[in-house]
Amino acid sequence: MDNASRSERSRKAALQAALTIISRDGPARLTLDAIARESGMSKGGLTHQFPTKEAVLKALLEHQIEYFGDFTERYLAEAGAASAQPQLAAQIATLREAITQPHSVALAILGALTQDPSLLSQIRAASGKTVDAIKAEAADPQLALLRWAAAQGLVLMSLFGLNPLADQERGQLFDRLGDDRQWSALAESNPRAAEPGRTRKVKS
Amino acid sequence: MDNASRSERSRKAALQAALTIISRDGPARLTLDAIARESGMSKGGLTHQFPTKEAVLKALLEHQIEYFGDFTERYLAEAGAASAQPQLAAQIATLREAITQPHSVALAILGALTQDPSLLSQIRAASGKTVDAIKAEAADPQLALLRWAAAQGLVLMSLFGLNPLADQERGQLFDRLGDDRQWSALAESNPRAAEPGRTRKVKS
DNA sequence: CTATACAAACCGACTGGTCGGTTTGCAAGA
DNA sequence: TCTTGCAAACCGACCAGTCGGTTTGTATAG
Repeated sequence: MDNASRSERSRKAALQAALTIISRDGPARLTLDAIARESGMSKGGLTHQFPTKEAVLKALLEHQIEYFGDFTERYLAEAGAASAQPQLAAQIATLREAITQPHSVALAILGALTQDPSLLSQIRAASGKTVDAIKAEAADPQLALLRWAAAQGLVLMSLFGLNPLADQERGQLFDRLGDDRQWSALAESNPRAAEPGRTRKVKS
Repeated sequence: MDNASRSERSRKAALQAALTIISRDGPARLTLDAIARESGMSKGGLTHQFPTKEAVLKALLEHQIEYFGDFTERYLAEAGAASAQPQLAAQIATLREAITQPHSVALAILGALTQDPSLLSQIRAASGKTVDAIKAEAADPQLALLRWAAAQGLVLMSLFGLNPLADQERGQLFDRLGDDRQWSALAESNPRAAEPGRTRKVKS
């Protein structure tokens, strides 16, 4: 087999094995030996592809970020024009997708978090950009951010096993979150709620 | 000193040390040795009070649940009558409090999660009850749940280091989340959005 | 086409160190 | 004296990362 193909096959196998282990045994059991065992490769071969465990987690995160980034772009291209706030709609749709996936994202996040919290700076940077995009297109930026935060809350609660909501109920909540008409009344009747001087109750 | 007092003092010291370690070094560095070192007691003394590490985490979780449970009750007693939806207002206020605390709750959650995800069933049960309470008092249960989910999202993102929002901006969002008047227009203009047959877009 | 030389992928044993938990000893309260 | 709280040494399991050596692919010269 081709050398490049061998490498890529091994790397893919290692990352898939890592996701399997995290979802099946929890992030605490994600060890280099476990990845080697699960993927069928040797530990030496594994460390040849990923010199440290941190490198494995980094690759895992990048893979997930790329996957959902593509999903967002595809949504914007296909259904973007249908909404007055395409960025917000795309983010809500992407978050909804993340919940149906076999919990891969936040499981990777969780694994990364326990190993090295600094890895999360990638995620923070990415979500910072989406926040800017959402605010830029919104007539009522606060309301848009709150809809986004609600979607994040539903996803994070589910992924961390904290969610007491049934799948159907969560689906209905996502439906409503993504439906611009449901919120237009608020944005129109309270447009200046987003401006300063109105909601300045922050202490000190 | 009295024996019982000595025990309690040691247990408190151990839990406080655990919180210090989690917030300063991350949950991965929460070890029995580290707790013993941080609290000034010996490892033997520590394991005398908490036979296993899981027992430490369990006590940590219970301590936090109790703390925020008290906070919620106090809020209901003091400011409950001021809102049309006191349970929701209390939950939002409590979540806001959790964010200002030195990240204790979810840090404990995080520690527990990496060690033993089954411990989280306590949290899930507790939040199930609050969800029921919020739905029961709301004219528009979906909207109430979404406001609650948004607060959860803001808190979880902050605690896991994913939040790109500044403190001030988050504070304004919480202000608006907790202000019933900001949402009444929506609840009144779209009351039947909470009923079935309107938002049934859930696949299969 | 074959031989040679080098590079990349891979293997598995080993090392230094950490962690959860146990055992032993001792001092103070009951 | 007998129990309780605590200290310190200790144990076995586990883990990330290393290392010497092997196998497989690749390029070049004859």
